[in-house]
Amino acid sequence: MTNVKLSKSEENYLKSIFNLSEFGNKQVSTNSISKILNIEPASVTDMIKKLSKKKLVYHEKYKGSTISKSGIKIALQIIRRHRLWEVFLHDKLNFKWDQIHEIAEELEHVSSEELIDNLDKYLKYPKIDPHGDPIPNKLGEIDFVDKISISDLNINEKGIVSRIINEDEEFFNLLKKLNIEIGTEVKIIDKIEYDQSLEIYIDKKSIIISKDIANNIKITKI
Amino acid sequence: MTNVKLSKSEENYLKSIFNLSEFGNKQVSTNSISKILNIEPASVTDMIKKLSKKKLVYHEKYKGSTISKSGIKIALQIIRRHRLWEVFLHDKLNFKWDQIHEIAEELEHVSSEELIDNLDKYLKYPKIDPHGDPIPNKLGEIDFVDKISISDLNINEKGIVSRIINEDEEFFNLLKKLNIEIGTEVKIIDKIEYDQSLEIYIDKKSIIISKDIANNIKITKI
DNA sequence: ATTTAATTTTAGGCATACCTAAAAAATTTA
DNA sequence: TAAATTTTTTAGGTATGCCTAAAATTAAAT
Repeated sequence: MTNVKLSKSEENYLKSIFNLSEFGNKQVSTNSISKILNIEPASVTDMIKKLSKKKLVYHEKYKGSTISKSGIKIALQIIRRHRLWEVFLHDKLNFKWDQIHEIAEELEHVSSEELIDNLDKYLKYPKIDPHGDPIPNKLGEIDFVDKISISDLNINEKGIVSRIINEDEEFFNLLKKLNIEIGTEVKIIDKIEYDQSLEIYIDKKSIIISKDIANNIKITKI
Repeated sequence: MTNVKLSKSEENYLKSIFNLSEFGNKQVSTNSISKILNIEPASVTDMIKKLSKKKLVYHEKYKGSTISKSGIKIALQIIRRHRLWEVFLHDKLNFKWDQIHEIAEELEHVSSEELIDNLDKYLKYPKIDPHGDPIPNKLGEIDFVDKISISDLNINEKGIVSRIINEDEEFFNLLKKLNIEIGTEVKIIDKIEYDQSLEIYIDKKSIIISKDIANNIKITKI
């Protein structure tokens, strides 16, 4: 077991690389990591070297980085911590949907396995976080749910809102006004070809949402 | 307002200096800080200079350091965070009394005022932590309670256990065996002069505790 | 197939927060 | 009070994690 404690920075890199890698299947460019973390490419190269030495990523010069098995394992634990804290902040401390990410970003680096396991139990082993993202269990396993965009539904089909892509406060407020949140049931009434906006039935009312809004709302078909 | 975010290190120094200063009234030596934080004296001098520049402590060369008003204010907030997390860990996540300190030591550096205020509310504004230490409120105010050692009671007087000084696991297990915890009512039956041990009445039984044990248990007289 | 542009890496620097060794000052002891 | 001891500071060094500028490589455009 390579059980040396990682620094906050190393953890953030690993999480970002994992997120960019589509579950470890894609090579990740130095530039893309740089953009996500807001750190200069030269610094990213430095850190990649460090993570390579620890066998958490493999790196081909000038080509890109691939996250290793053990890297994925650690990334999933960080994501688990992040999402469990988000559930806590939202469900117990009554934080709004758009405030939790930033605080969880800090809490996720407090590394006590027992803390996270007890928190998990306390929250009754939640499967998804308040954004609708799945929470890995202690072993790093994730319950995959078919998530499609709301625009993928056909007329008269129904779905449950399960994920909001855009996490900006502005978008959050818009959804609030439209009475859309995780768990809301929606039904497609009409698809307007002209601008690909959708007429949907929500909360006993029918409303029209633009293509852009629709793309930012993932659902589970029912 | 000097509201620049402090580093984890700076926070730890400030907290230690405050704890050594007896509420800001005593000058603190470089050596004592060094011992508490397990950091070499030379490094302590470095950090003291940094904190001096920020006017969080005043420093007289070769004499010692005094914590400033704003330093005290910050230290109290860190202590507030620490103790609120301890309550959470103990009461909600079912951690044992002797496990919470270490984890709270990490959590206390997550600096979101809103997080702490919401946590405070969620825990119903507790006044003491699981060790019996008082929790400063949002303004840094502390409810002082008369705390005396159990050995200060006279025969037939009663008190409520309100603070355990020794935080070692060994001592914790001993108290558990004796059925002593924060909130336990004790009554002095006899004071044995020979070795200054005490015969006390606890949980409907009378037991004898040594002078050393007694000194590690603070109570509030009733 | 070159030239141009974008990406990535190397090289050298900087701040933080530690360290050791040695000098300076204060304190204790004889 | 002078010598010995302890405490504190200074000086110089190290690892981490970032930076900028310039060189190396790869990709895109003409």
